[in-house]
Amino acid sequence: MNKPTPVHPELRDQAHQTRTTSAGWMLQRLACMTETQMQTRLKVHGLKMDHFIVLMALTEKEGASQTEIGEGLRLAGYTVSRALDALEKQGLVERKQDAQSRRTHRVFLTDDGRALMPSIFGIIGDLNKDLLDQLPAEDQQEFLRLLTVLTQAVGSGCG
Amino acid sequence: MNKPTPVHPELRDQAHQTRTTSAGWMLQRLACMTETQMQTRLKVHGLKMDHFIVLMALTEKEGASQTEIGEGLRLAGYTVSRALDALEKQGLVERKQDAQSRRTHRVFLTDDGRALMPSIFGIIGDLNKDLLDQLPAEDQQEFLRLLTVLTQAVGSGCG
DNA sequence: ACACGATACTTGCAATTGCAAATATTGCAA
DNA sequence: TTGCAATATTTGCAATTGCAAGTATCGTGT
Repeated sequence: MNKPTPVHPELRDQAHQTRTTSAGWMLQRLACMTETQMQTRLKVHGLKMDHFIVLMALTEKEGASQTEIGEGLRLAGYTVSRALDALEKQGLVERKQDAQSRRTHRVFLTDDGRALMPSIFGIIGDLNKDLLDQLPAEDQQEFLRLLTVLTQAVGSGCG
Repeated sequence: MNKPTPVHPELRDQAHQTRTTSAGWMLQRLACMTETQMQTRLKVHGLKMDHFIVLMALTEKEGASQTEIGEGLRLAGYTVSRALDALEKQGLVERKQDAQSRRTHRVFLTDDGRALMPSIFGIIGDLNKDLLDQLPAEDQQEFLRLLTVLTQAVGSGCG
């Protein structure tokens, strides 16, 4: 006599099903957990997620303009602007005037910034290893392959 | 003669490698894109991500307390509290006093709330289909299997 | 040369979020 | 029974974020 409310088993089961077996939900969960771990590890170096992404972009193309840094990534212009403010204050990057255009900044890693990157790659390597090690060896390559196909298929946006 | 700055090819290549081939980065990108799509579709119904997650939790266990709703999910107590404020204002849920404890609220979907869920499941189904359809048919089950192994392995946290 | 729309970046302000304190209630122990 | 730590939820406030407007510069057409 402890079921006064009529429940709705079909809906309830569908919700449970969705939460435990849908690709999107699982994807969210995995991404959230790896992001949390990344944030924790980055905090040791005084960095936030956005800052880290900007550093990665700059490592890949030193001397990029702020627009170029944000391009194709999930970062709005003002996010890049404010991330650079912080990174400059930490002495990890520097803005220089573009030779051709006075409204464009060319951004470079400082020596300190470059010196920091190996530790960051170390963190990424560790976390990727931790993640993949949850899969049996024979599945790891397969998972990477599927992720690659998907990320290439979904096109640009969100970094 | 257009390379005045000595660059660092090893770091640059490592950054590129990381951005394009690491599991974590690809995971982030996929999750971000599906989340963005979800947000867009939810906005049609006047819902935000948190609200949707709370509705899912309530569908799975009607009459849950606010603490129970947040439990195991990525939602802090105050997030649940404020999400319920909004959902109650929209008439989708209602807080009732618990019979045993005056400090606990039991939360229920209203008829309107229940009526909304099928469309939401429709959205989730669509998006999951869109995602999986980026993979050849023979890989779709495999991807789901790997995701399932991983989400179960990483344990609780983040929903 | 000058006007005007486009581009690159920055910033004010409002909305959102997270932490930490407040409120209300409970259970347990002295 | 009384006081005190624990639990459940709410809320004030500070930090963060996003939008939209602001500043500066550029390029193009006249």
